Order: sequence, then C-alpha cells, then structure tokens
Amino acid sequence: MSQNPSQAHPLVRKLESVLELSADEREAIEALPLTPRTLKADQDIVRAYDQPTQCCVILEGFALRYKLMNGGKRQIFSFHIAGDIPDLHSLYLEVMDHNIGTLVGSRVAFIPHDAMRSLMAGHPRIGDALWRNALVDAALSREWMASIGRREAYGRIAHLMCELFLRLQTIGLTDGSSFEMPITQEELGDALGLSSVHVNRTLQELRGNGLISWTRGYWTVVDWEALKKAAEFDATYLHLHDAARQAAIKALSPAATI
Amino acid sequence: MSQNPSQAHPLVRKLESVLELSADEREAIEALPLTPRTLKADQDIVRAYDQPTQCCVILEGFALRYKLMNGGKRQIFSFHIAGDIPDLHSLYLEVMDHNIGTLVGSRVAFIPHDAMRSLMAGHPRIGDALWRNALVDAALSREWMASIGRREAYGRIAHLMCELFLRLQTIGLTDGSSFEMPITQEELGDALGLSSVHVNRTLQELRGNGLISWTRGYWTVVDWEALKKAAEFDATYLHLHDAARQAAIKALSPAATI
DNA sequence: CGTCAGTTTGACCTAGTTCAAGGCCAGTGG
DNA sequence: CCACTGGCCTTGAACTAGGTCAAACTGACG
Repeated sequence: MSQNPSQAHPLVRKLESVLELSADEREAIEALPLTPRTLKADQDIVRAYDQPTQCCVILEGFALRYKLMNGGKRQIFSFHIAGDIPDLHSLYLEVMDHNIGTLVGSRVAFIPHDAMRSLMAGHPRIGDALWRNALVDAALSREWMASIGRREAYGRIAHLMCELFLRLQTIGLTDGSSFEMPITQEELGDALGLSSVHVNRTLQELRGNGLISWTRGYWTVVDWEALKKAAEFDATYLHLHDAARQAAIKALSPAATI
Repeated sequence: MSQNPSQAHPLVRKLESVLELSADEREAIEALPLTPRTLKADQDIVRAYDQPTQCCVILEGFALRYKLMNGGKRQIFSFHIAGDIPDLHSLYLEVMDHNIGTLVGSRVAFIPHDAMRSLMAGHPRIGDALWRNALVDAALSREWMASIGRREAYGRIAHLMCELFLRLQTIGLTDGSSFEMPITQEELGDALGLSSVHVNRTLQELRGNGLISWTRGYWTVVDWEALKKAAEFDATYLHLHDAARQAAIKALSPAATI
C-alpha cells in the first residue's frame, strides 16, 4: 500500500486494493496520458450509441451507468467510485449500449484506447487486474439482478447499503461505519426498480428499526449484523481480498462478520 | 464461416460469428485438451463457493447460471448456448459466487485454466474475442436488469424472446422464426423475477395477441415487429456483427428491422 | 393406466405504484 | 434580512400488477 493513499493516483489506489504494484508498474500508470475534466452533477460522460475512442477514470466524485426507457422510466445499472473505469468495455465493444454520467460534481480523466491497450499489453499484471475489475463489475450486475428480481424493497435497500459500504471501505472512502453517497431517493428507486415513494417509506422503516441512518448524502450503518441479515448479504460476489475484509471488520466492530 | 458449421467445434463456430479465424487459430482451438462430459438435465456444472481449476464450454444443450436465495427463491442470471464458456471468469475470480447448471441433457467439456491461459496468450485475437464475449455477457446482464426493474411482465417476456431468437440465430440454432428452448414456465419466472402463474397468464396474452407461439420447448416469433415493440427491444446491447443481423432479418422477413 | 412434471384456472391477497398535496431547507436576489 | 424559489423528502388515499394457494387438467412415459 502506498504511504499516502489520499494523494496517490486513484487508479493506482484502486489496483493496489487488488495487487501489489511494482515501482515500474506504478510509473507506467502514472505516465498514462490523462485528459482531466471537471464535470457538474448530472452530466453525461458517454452516451448510448457513442463510439468512444477513449476510456474514462473517475478521479473524484461519483458516476452512474443508466439507460432511459419508454415512458420516462430509467434503470440505473451501477454506481461508480474513484478509481473505476466504467467504460473499459469500450475497448472491445465499439458502440455504447447505455449512458454513463455523473451523480455529483466530479473530476474524471480520459485515456485514449491506444494508451490503455499498450499499458495492458506492456504490463500483463495490470491488464489482469483491470480484467478482474471488469469481471467483478459483472458479478455486481448479477447480484443487483437478484435483488431486483427476488428481494423485497426492504432487503433491496439493505443489500445496496452493504455493498456500498464495503466498496467504499476498500478505497478508503468511509468514515467509521458511515460514508458519503450523494444520491436522491429517486435515484435509489431507479437503481432498485422501485418508486421513490416506496423508497422513502422503506428507508423510514430501516431507520425506525435501527439498522441504518440516512440523511441526504450521508449514510451510516447502525447495526451491521441486522442489516446483513435483512439483505441476506453474502460478500462473496465482491471478491474482496483479505486485507479489505479485515479493514471493514475493523471499521464496523471487532465482532462483525462479513 | 466454416463450410459445415454443424460439424465444427462449437467454440470455433461461436468465435467465427465474431471474427474470421486463421487456420492456425482454428487448429489451436481444436487442439485444446477437452474433457467432455454428458450431463442430465438439472445437474450442476459448477457450484457457488467452488474454486474451479478449469472452464467449461457448452458443446450441446443449454446451461443456466443461477443463485438460490432464502425462502426457496431462485434468480436465474442467464441462459447459455452451444459455444458459450459461462465460467470464463473463473480464470480471474478464484471463487464462484453463483451456480452453473444444465437446463436439459447436455454435453459440456472442461478445459484446464492453464490451457485456456496459454491459448489466449499465444493467440491474442482469440483472447480478445473471448473477452469480447464476456463483455457482451455483462451487457446482457444489464439489459435483464432493466427488464426486471422497469418493464412489466408482458414486455419482459417479449424482450427475452427477442434476445433468445437473435442469439440462437447467430449460432445457427433457429429454424425460420422458431427455435427450441426447453425451459419451463417456472424457470422463465425465475429468470424474469415473476411467479410461474403470472408467466403462464402473460404467455397466454402474448399468444392471444398473435405475437408469439409457445409450446413447452418450442418458441415461434409470429409477429416480430409487434414483439419488438412490446419489448421496446433495441439490439445494440447484443453487439451483433452485420452478418448476424442480416441473417436474422432474412429468417424473419425481408421487411424486419432489428 | 397410474404417475409425475408441467400447465392452466380461479379466488383472494398484498407489495408496491400513482397521484397529489404539503413540508423542509439551502440558495438567490432584492 | 427576508421573501421566493426549486429540489427533495414526506404523507395520505386509492389503485393495480403481480403474488399465493390450491385444485384441476394434460400429456408423456414406464
């Protein structure tokens, strides 16, 4: 782990949660030609039908993938956090089949496909780690599918909360058992296949039962074990490494099970 | 395309729907050390928490990924057809987070991870094509998520039907506008987040409206345009190549749009 | 010709939706 | 400083898509 993670390149930080990088590898990442951009909230980064020639890394802030459907419906497929490359797939799939946008004001950086390809070719371990990330991403999609398809609202929200906590924990973006996640109840609904009204009521239930606390943008896990149970949460699909798991246990309570 | 696709190695056939293979590449695939196995219906190929040391290709038949949840619920994540390698991800993710099983009696073959890795390293275009497939797989998951989260039962079934038709078409497993897909209404429900009773009623509605015909195991697209509309189907996410798209149009009707 | 897996039907029930109104608060502009 | 706005959250009441339960039907197969 780097000595001063908050100053490290977000991509370095993310990859180091998965493998130990050599000095050489770290340099290669830091040498990537980045075109940084600061975006406001709710701006699209890439749109469906685009044919990108670059990938984007989230440096700071949050992004989401989503798709707009008939009748004004929307499905949010995932939330992305610092260090994620949500459109890595554009290296292989010419045309985008969904949108990627910002959730809040964010800093992102674009990397030309060529640079990405030669990084991966020249540093197979980095390539492997990126693929690994992409596969974990697919595992998250499956788990969301299970949530939406087979869990009721209460468990769905609980499940998402468990997931976000652990993911943010891994890159050091939690504060004890709390974290910032600036999404509205409507966005929560669009991610979970629920109406915002129902999200509201269910959130109240979760708060009332003492599992979580939630105020616009700031989430706290109050009772991890109960939350986990309500969510029937099993972290296997996150494919966390041991260090991340240990750190999460420490943040929650020595007795926490993950 | 190979002259006699029905006799070609299923993996060759699948990859050739994506790129032209050189003789060399074809040989490399055919030289893979396969351990074939014939399985009955409803048998697991790999289970959650397993740590596989090999991947499996579907040679003949159908497979599904799924997860069992509390209270006897089940979510099916995807259906797999000849040529698919549903657990390619096990190359990078040590432990399985879901099950893969057969839908009907099937022939599958196991390939050691090592052999897979050296195939991909020695033949980068094959590696790329396999990755591409994995990414298309992830795109399917997202689309299923949108279906389950934001479409109602009628559109959900319609959407799945469009998808299956095009996928099977691509590997030559359709017969005009019909295809065999041996799944029960209960499995359909578990894939779409519905109860089997509701699947039954909705299926009747789709048949009654003249969009499809459906008898246990044999599906026919009766009115593609109407089906597509009911499903609000946009094939972008399948990332089909032109040849596949053209072939599908031909199978449906010269006026079909995909 | 009985059994078993799958499909179909009916009746009733509920989780979640929709619509519409109100409340809260942070930011803005006068 | 205050009034005004615009997002977002909250609440209530009425409604519906889809679930559950249980029974009957169908057809393939031994």
